[in-house]
Amino acid sequence: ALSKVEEKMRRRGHKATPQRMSVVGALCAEQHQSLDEIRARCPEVGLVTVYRTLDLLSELGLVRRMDLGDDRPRYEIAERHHHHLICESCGLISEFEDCPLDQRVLSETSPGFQVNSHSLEVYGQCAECS
Amino acid sequence: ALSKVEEKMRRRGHKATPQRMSVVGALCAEQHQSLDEIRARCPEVGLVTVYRTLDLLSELGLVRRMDLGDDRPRYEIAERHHHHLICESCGLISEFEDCPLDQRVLSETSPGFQVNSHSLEVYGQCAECS
DNA sequence: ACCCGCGATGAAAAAGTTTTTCAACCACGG
DNA sequence: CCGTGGTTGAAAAACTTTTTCATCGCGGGT
Repeated sequence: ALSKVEEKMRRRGHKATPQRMSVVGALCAEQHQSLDEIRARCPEVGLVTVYRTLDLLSELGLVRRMDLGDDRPRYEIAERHHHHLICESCGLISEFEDCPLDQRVLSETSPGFQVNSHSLEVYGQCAECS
Repeated sequence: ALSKVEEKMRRRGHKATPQRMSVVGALCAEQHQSLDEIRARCPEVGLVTVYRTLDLLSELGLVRRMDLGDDRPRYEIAERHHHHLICESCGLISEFEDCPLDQRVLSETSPGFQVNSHSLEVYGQCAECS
């Protein structure tokens, strides 16, 4: 996914600097990371640059920012469409890709609204905690 | 809903102070408000108390905090189960109550995970903007 | 109806997060 | 290889949220 991101940046006139590529690398290592987790994976990149890179990637539609119930925002590469299971006891976040939503049904639910995307988070207890 | 909230607070040993009731009143005026919007509706209540009241109401399960794509968190009374349509052009937020998710299907999608609740946000263009 | 205790409040300060500023840098096209 | 405009990082500013602490007042007990 790394070179794919690089290509998309260049195409839009942004430079593929080592710092930006480091941040992308950090994001590829794991999904839904907090800012601190991302920073820990690329300590050589300055705080400001991490923020700016995340902003840039968001604009390009390559990164999603989320609020998963806990305090801080989390970021992840927007590759496959998927959703999150959040354990309210231990905070474990897992994913599932079988989207239970039909785009057609969704469009019918909201007349006059043109649906682009959606986000779904499921809260409860993970196998360990329940 | 106001007296309902009051009752629930008392039952758990919290005081139903005028300030808290003002915040609840502000929340009842409109859904998914930002902190500033809430504060504008109860200017007599101190900033700190607004924060603490929102925390308390969240603990009691009476208020939901959300990230609807824009920067700042939004709060709303958790009464009816509903979801949001967010216009990516003008920022308009509307609601719909026909939940397109079947609890049974949802549980089957996530084996081993005990589902308590879920949140669904739909992004796109509102009728005005599209 | 009056006290009293303890939770609640508010101002200020601290802590934490994100953005802006600006001089120096360097990726990349020519 | 040079020049330039986008990029970087440190510091500072702006903003958000939490903590502290002295004071206040709600509400149960008498």
